[in-house]
Amino acid sequence: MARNRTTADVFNAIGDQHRRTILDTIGTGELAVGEIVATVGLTQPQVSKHLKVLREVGLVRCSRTGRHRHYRVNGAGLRPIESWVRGFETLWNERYDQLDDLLVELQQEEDR
Amino acid sequence: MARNRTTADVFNAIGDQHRRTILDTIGTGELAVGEIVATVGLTQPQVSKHLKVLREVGLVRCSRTGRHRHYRVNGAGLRPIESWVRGFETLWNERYDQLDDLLVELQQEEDR
DNA sequence: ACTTGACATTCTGATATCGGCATGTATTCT
DNA sequence: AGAATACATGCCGATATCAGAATGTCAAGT
Repeated sequence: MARNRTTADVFNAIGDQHRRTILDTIGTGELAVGEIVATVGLTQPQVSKHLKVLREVGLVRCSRTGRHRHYRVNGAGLRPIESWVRGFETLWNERYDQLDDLLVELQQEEDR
Repeated sequence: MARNRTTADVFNAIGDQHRRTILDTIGTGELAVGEIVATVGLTQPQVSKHLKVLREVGLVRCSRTGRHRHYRVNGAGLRPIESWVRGFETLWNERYDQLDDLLVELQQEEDR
């Protein structure tokens, strides 16, 4: 067997830097493809194809008005990622506690 | 030009289902490679290589004891993802009415 | 109807990525 | 020292994935 399919999966969709840039560009608003192209500096087909991937995994929604298509981010699509990452939250909280301890120690070191 | 490099990037590292499984398996504890292999049902070289990727992006740390190597998750490595996703948080909070989205997500989660 | 504008899609080629297998390396045990 | 154990690495082949260029589609303006 060879490599696994990775597209059509939310986790992989945001694995691509360009797709993240596109999502960041759209942000909380709504943008036409042309506007995205102008902003991110990719070719139009490139943007269209990335948008297709994002659409298929449910990370963006599209609405047509005339010959424009406006894309908006579907925040709910990011929930699986957020909840998965959250599962490890305690791990970095513990780290922060340790960092706090360290800072306190350094402070005490200074005070002496 | 062809496709971009995607490995050596935290976002891509978790794009792979197997790597996520490995991280889930290690969880908040510490496991030797052999234990991971036994749990996830992948071959040993496969696991070792995925662990290498995870090491390179800083998502796991390794410590040697005898001929065993124990891996633990470095939660801090997930922070970039968490904070990026958080940037869209307002989007899903406002759209709790769209139950469809959630259902679609769950379906996708199941299909994998 | 013809043209223009805004995107989507298709085809192609390059290559990164993954899995499988074999081999290398270091450590412990006898 | 030799064997066994626990991993890591290297090589290879299959293919998914991306970028680029050309083309297709569909609505709007003239």
